[in-house]
Amino acid sequence: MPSDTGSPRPTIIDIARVAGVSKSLVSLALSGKPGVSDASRGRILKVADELGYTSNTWARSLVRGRSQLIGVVTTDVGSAYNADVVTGIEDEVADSGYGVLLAHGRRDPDQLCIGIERMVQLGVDGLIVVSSRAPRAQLDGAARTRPVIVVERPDDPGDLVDLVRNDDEYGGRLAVEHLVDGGRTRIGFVETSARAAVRARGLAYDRAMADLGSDHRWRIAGSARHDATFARRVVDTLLDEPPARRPEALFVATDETAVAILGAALDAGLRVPDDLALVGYNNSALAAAIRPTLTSIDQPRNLMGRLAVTMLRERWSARSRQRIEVMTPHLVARASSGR
Amino acid sequence: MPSDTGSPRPTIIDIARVAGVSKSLVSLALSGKPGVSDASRGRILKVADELGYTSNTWARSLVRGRSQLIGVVTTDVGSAYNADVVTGIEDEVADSGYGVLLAHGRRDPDQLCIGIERMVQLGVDGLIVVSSRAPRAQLDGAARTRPVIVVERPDDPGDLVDLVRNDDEYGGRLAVEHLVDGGRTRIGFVETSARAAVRARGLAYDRAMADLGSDHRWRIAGSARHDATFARRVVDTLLDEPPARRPEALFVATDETAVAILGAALDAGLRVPDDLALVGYNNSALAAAIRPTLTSIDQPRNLMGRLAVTMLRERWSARSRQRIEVMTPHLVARASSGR
DNA sequence: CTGAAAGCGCTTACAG
DNA sequence: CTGAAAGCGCTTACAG
Repeated sequence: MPSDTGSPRPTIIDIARVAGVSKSLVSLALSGKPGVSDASRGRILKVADELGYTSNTWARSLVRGRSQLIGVVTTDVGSAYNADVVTGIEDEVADSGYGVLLAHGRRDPDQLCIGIERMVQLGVDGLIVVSSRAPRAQLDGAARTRPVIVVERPDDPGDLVDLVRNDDEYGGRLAVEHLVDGGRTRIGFVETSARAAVRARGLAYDRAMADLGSDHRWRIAGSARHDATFARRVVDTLLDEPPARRPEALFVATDETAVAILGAALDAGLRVPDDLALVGYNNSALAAAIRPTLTSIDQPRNLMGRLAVTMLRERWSARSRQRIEVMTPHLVARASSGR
Repeated sequence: MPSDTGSPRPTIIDIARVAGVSKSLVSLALSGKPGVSDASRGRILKVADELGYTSNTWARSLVRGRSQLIGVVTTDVGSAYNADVVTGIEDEVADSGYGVLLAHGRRDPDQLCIGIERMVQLGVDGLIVVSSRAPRAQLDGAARTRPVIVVERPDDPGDLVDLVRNDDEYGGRLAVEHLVDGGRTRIGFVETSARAAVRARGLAYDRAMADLGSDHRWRIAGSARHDATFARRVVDTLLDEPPARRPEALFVATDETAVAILGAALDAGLRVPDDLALVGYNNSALAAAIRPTLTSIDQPRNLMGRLAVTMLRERWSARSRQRIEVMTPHLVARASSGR
């Protein structure tokens, strides 16, 4: 049990006693409501300040029935991608009287459930889930008692939660067309997971290739979280192809894996982009840090975070119909796909 | 104002009514206390389950005076470095009945203060600050009413908060000795900020060079968060040196900057490690992802997170004397410092 | 083994 | 403009 250190936290009653008024008057003065004389208000605020008073969140939330808290559950603390979304959320929330609290999903549906559960227990007024991996049942459960916005593309979103996601179909097309514009014809796709977003990027690859009249297809799949082994396998498989079929460019569904493949390609003596051009997805900080720098598809992440907060507000005020917002990504050209 | 959706959340009173017992009995049964017959307990638990009851955190915390929550304020959601510490904290907390809640410091003392303040308001039972940038006054303020552990090396820790940090002096020495072992004699130091940890690494550089009988010194300082400009300046400055004074190796106080310098060096046509060897600090995910791979000093981050929780427990049970734990880092040799 | 009562710190009608 | 009272949902002594 936590030990009580120092003097006990002052309450409204302490302020009332020192200021010589009733406790309801203190409450009114503190929350800036009318019905308090200027003299009383001034004295009360002064005493509160001197005593170092801070309102007891538990009691306030209990009686008001809401917490003024927005819960954010992220796939992964430690991914710069999520950090941008979180920052957008915080930017939009700033100075609104609401606070933002985070839970860590650890790329694991179970942990995501625990995080969502914790936020629900805590009584957050709104929940933003920055992950595609949270199970539908859990999302729906939380959404029954408060608005839930998912910033990502879940496999099965249902119709209770709102969505903010990027247009993977468009982004995938951008990647392929960019490579074609650079004169590449044999283009492959690396599918880094079975998530809906990644599948959509693969579909876009197929369609773009078809639209461009190419019948070349090359694809390889693997679960590739930080996986140097998978990257090596991609490069080995590629090198085993007869030159006429060997891809001269790869569209990789995720920057992390694109970077790993870039490393494996360099290790194998390939020149990037001359022997192998690469385009990733997400425009992570990595993309500009490595050499050659990595061409990637950028999502407006900060904006997506901000929009999630806006959608929360809409739900609080009136909206009850589901809203799904699809944002347009753009391509950031760098050395890995140059000529 | 959040709208009330669906049926209101069931309370203890609802359970009591359905199960046909008093509400105190329900409370006892739910918290697993003795004094409840097996028959009653079974019935109560069954009803609670059917009603989908979850205990109201606000009310429970209010009456018990504690929240069973551990607050974690991090410098930066999005830094893999912090993520490892956070994961260690969660690993250690798992299944203890406590929950972990995060706040985002955004590398900004003001934001860190807001985060700490939010956790205090929320009434967390213990606070772990994964940052060196939180102002002492704020830490002390929080520490007066609950234990506070800082996982990092603040400039002015005071004597109220506990500390878990790595041995920068030892780590710095490891870096320099490794470069000397590789046959380098002209070694420079890149100071990436004025933080205590970075200064200590610089001091270690000076001492190690002195101990090794070298009177060569080269150092350059700059605030270098993601700063490609600073990295270019480092390389330019280095190339301006006459060959006899030009460093053939750099110990860079942070991986992020080391990676940026590696990029700038390659851009300038330098060969790494032949023309310039590099050693970073923190062994971030980047270090193994780039080419050439980056030699770096690794801190036991998961362990540091776990230890922070242990120290929280000590404070809760008995300890009142400050504890400062200094962990030993080790060097991970990679290509950037090879021969 | 069980039930009635008090109280955690706050907000909100309601009377003066 | 101000004060006494009720109640948010829970836990914890205290009687039976």
